[in-house]
Amino acid sequence: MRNAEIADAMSELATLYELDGAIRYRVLAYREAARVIRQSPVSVAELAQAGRATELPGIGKTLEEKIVTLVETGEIPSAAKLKRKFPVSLVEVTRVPGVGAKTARRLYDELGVSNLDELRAAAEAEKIRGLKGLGPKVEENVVAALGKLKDSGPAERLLLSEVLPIAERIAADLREHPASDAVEVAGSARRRAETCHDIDIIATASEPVELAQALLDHPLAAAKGSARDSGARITTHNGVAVDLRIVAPDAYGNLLQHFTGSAEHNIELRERAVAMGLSVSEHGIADNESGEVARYATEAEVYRRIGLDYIEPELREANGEIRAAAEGELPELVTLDDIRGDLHCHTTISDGRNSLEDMAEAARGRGYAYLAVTDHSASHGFGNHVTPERLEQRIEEVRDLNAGMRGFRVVAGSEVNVMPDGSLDYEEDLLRELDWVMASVHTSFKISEREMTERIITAIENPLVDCIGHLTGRLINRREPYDVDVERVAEAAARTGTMLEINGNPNRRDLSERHARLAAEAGVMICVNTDAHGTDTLSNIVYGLATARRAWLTADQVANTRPWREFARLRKRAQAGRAA
DNA sequence: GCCGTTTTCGGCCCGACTGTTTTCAGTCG
Repeated sequence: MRNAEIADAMSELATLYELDGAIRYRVLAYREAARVIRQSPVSVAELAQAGRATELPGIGKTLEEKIVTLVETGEIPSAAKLKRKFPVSLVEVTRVPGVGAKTARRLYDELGVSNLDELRAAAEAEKIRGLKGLGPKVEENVVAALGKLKDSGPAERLLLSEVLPIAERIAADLREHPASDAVEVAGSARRRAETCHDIDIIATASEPVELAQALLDHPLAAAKGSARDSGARITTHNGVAVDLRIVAPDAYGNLLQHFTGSAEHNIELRERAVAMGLSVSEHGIADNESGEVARYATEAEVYRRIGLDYIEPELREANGEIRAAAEGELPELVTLDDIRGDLHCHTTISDGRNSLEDMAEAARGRGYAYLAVTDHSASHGFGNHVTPERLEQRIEEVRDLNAGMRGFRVVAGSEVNVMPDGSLDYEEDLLRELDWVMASVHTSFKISEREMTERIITAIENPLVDCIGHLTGRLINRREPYDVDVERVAEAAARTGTMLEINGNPNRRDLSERHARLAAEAGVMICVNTDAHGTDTLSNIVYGLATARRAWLTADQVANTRPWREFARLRKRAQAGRAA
């Protein structure tokens, strides 16, 4: 059973307990457990069956037993019991914005509302106002919320690449404004999460209302509120909400820290502060004994007051960063400046939009020392594949191009298909002529986890495969990852010296941050690439790096932070050559 | 239900907003 399924069951059980009126903290314990299980890079089912799930923070004896029962029988007895007490569809009702468990339970007990349709009917028939403490406004909000839910489904989060450029442009424009002092993007965009639902911008200003007005007047603003000295809110033409919060300079650090989140990181931070007799909020840090409130202009001071090293925004996900910061053990994260080359891109001979020369020139213009061109192999099947003859020719073209260049190298490579049996679709002799071979799965996604894992491990064990591309095939918001045992793959990659890619296409981010961290900890060398199909998308390296940093990776763990000579020696083909 | 540089029992993040209320519960981020 997958972590996501176990997490869903725990999350449902939390709401069932909440509907049943259980104490708040039990509900919170189940919610926190669901989060930890969802984020775990290793199989929690296996962990629980081995009696080791209690090693995860927030999982105790009780929850471990429930996980084991769930995995072995397919259900949790306490959940089944609650489902006999009231309909499980009430869980849906609690998801309607403005309706929580308390309200949902009362609607069921007093009006017999047990699902979303009955909720709508009750609101439209004006029956809800008959309940003590609830009025016509609640009915109005319920109808509006249900309408919205129906129109667009659950609010979809936007890709970072759809949000970050807008956030950075608005922040840059606000920085230019004479009334502004400091301006910073906060929230999930600053943490470089895979998806974001809105944009938070934090600022200090000499004339707050003027700066707020500048946001309202911004060319990207479609809908706007009013300018207050505390900030303003707009919605852009493509539907992204932008919140600007303006604060006095002496509390800028407190506000920026608070609105950068994540919520879970802030909770852990405040729990630690409570143990120190401190109370942390966006307004400052209060000393509970003296009642004094300290405000800080920088985030570093906020963290220092709680006895922590500064924590990079990408790490603020309640994944152990608080403990590491307390012990001075935070990693020094890989940066864009560390990257020396890109090992995965396409040109016009397969499905790219630019020539070999243009791609090389663009990579050089980015300050790289090398670029591997890796067009699709013979059986790609989406048209534009590269025949063995064409690849031979390409190797010559690369050789000629390199002859005329100094300080930069084009690497002759290929992105070779991994066939269902794990074999590759070029002959070995041809692969041997290349300097770099990426192997990726592009077909037959829907095979069993065991078959997919065997298929990829077979490719990993091939001495001519240097790196595996976009390991799980997921497309964020569009396609689930295919079934593959990433722990086993990482173990095989570490054993054979095969690299694993973080694909920086913002739709992919694959390896995910969880998997990248797991792989690096298993000793796998990670390669951060763009999979660019044109000169314009070589800049997607920032999204690959975002994932690398969220995976806690240092420059040392990323292969392409090295100059070419060193990188070349890390390739499996070079290591095999040396061994022989 | 979890957990321990105040604790194996008694705590458990903080504040804003909303709608319904004369003082607050519920919900949300």
